[in-house]
Amino acid sequence: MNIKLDDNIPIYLQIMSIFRRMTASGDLKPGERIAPVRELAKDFGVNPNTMQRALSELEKEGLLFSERTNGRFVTKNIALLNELRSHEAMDAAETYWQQMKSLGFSKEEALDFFIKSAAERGQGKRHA
Amino acid sequence: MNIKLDDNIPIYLQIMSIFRRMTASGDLKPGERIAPVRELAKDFGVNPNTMQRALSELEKEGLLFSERTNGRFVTKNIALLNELRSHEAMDAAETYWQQMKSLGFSKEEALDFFIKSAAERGQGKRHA
Amino acid sequence: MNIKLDDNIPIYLQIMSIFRRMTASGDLKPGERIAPVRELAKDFGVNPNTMQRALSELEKEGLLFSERTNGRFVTKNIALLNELRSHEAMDAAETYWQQMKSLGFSKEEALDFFIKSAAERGQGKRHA
Amino acid sequence: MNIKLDDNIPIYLQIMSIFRRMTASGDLKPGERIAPVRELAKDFGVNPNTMQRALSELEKEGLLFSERTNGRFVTKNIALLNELRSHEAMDAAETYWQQMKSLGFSKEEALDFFIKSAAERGQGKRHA
DNA sequence: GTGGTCTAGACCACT
DNA sequence: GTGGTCTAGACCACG
Repeated sequence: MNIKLDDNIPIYLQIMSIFRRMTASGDLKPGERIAPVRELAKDFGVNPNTMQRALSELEKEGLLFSERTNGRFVTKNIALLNELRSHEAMDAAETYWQQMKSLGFSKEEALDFFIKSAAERGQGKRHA
Repeated sequence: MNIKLDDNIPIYLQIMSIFRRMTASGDLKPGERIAPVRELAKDFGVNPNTMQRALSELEKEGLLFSERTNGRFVTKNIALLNELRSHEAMDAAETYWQQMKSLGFSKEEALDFFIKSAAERGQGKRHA
Repeated sequence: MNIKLDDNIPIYLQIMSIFRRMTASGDLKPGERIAPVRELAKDFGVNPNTMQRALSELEKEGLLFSERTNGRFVTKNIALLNELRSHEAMDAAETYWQQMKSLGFSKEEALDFFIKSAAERGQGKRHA
Repeated sequence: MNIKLDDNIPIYLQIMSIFRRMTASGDLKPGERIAPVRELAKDFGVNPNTMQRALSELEKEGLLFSERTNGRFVTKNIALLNELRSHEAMDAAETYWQQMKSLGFSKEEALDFFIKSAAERGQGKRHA
């Protein structure tokens, strides 16, 4: 696993994001068993407690469930999985819209910026 | 000024947002002199230190400049103003697009989510 | 035997519950011989150690007794059976009453909540 | 504050219970500021991390909210407060009813046990 | 001084 | 060896 932990936002939140993405993209399949906490902690280069926190928060969200002495698994509830995905998407969309509004842009302008951004990213990279 | 300071996000960032929006919308015009820190602090009901920080970060961005004994002003550089606005917008758009991609959505789906979100917010509130 | 083992509460406790209920309801009669540990373990789909633990705890309670080379039996002491049942029931009732008091509810309100709860459960499910 | 931390159940859950009870009973009033984490930790004789966990979970429930550099407060949302109280009560009632069912008792018998228990507790103490 | 996050290292119950 | 909890002590951003 190649993992880069970034900047200012709490590690456990970043880890949660990564796992959400991995289920959304199918890298983690419903019902699949994930590696033990301690091992994941090593892989990510974080303290086991931090990993534990990330995973147990994901458990509260319903994305994972654990069998105490047996391991931790991705939920089999596909409906929930999709719901979570949509929820995340709505949140992102709303955040974007709020930001654009607070910059004084209209809905149409916000659309333009998005389209432009998606187009650029589709081809090359913007930043190093 | 009616201001509501919300919860968990740093006050100085919220204030910066407000100023950005005010220049974007024209409430603050290029070259206009803004009130002294202490007064603004009182208006916003925040600690002068907090207001000071917000303003000096906006100076770093170039949105404001100060003449030492004379006060603080909105930049006269309209090109810069627009550039800042666009830059923020592009960042927001890109962040949004990244999030959607990492959730496994296509550009079209991302557009749909945005449109839906903007429509809802136009009418009522989503969260309590 | 159709058995669903639920999530977060220790398996051996769940098994103990099941046996208690079976004696209370008459599915297991006083003096009746129960199946050997290994067989029960297979029936329940659990590790023999776990079954062993459940049964030996029930022995400590007096619900079961074993004759070393002969097998394991439900106690013939009906008085004891009833006493155990009542004891458990009183404990549960007391716990419930303590909780309601600590939430600031009266005896009557506690009754109402119980009645409502029992009624609901008679029909459908509350949780997913 | 006289606090007894009991047996086998996680400390942070016990602390959460105590706070829920204190709001339900009115010992903590809506909007009231509570002591800082470190101080509460000392009062309860637990590690600050443990107290932090308890409080932040209560925050997720909505019972508390925090202003990052200012302190932590009981929610002002009285409706929510009542809802939480009812929710707790329903949970307790349901648990009680489940236990009684698993012991093979009828609804009426469960009622009797409860009434008896509440009556006893109304006068003296059962245990030392 | 406030809440929040993190590491390090330990112990526990359960299988 | 699994998940879960806890302590001890540290550092950070914010006001």
